Amino acid sequence: MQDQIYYYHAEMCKVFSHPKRLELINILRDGEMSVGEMARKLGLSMGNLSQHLAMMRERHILISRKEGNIVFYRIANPRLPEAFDLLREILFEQIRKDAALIKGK
Amino acid sequence: MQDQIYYYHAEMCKVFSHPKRLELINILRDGEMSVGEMARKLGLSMGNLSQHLAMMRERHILISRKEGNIVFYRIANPRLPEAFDLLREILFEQIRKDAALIKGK
DNA sequence: ATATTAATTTAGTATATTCTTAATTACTTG
DNA sequence: CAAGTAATTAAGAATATACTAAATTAATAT
Repeated sequence: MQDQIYYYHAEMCKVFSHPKRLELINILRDGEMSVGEMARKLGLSMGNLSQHLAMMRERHILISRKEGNIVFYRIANPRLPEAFDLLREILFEQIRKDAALIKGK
Repeated sequence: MQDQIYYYHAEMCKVFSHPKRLELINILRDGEMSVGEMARKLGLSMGNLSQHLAMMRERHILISRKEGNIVFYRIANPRLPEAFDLLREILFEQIRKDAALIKGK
């Protein structure tokens, strides 16, 4: 049971474990966007992007909405960008520490 | 350059994308622990655990300290458990939402 | 020195992710 | 309904992760 939670927790975190998916979250921070526009901004093919979107949708990280021919995606949970930022801060702190070490500080 | 940051951000997040590594972070929350004790608690072989520890050490998520024959590991950044908790909260919110949907709420 | 214990590393295999290309679906418009 | 556009899906190949078992390193104790 506790194992189940770790499993789903890990599944969700896989969303963050690819550079383009992180960039995607960052791009959707201010609101929804169509698949076509995301593909242009990220420099990905429609097919490849669609696969990333599908795995993020399956994990309920993104929500899609169809308007005519066009599909818009948005971030499901407004706290997700918080998590993105916190993780990035931890990364920066670590980089700063390493830099200080190299300078012999 | 911006791409580099997304790359390292993703590399760091890979630490969170395995159930046993999440459990490991949780176990180290209250302080350091020897490899042997972690292996027992997690139900992993020494070899396998050592591989997980190595990848977490390389990403500067964990720090090791050797005392005689025994190696102790601890979390490098005290804010890491914060990130762990925030991600888990987001997961729980999502599960609650899904449950409500199923109940026809 | 030899044996023992704790941990890491290596090599090989199995499994999972990712990407590319092509086919398919859904919708719109002439 | 035929053609075009937006997006998804599928199949296959390439790459990356993870696990197992065995070899190796480092320290301790006999």
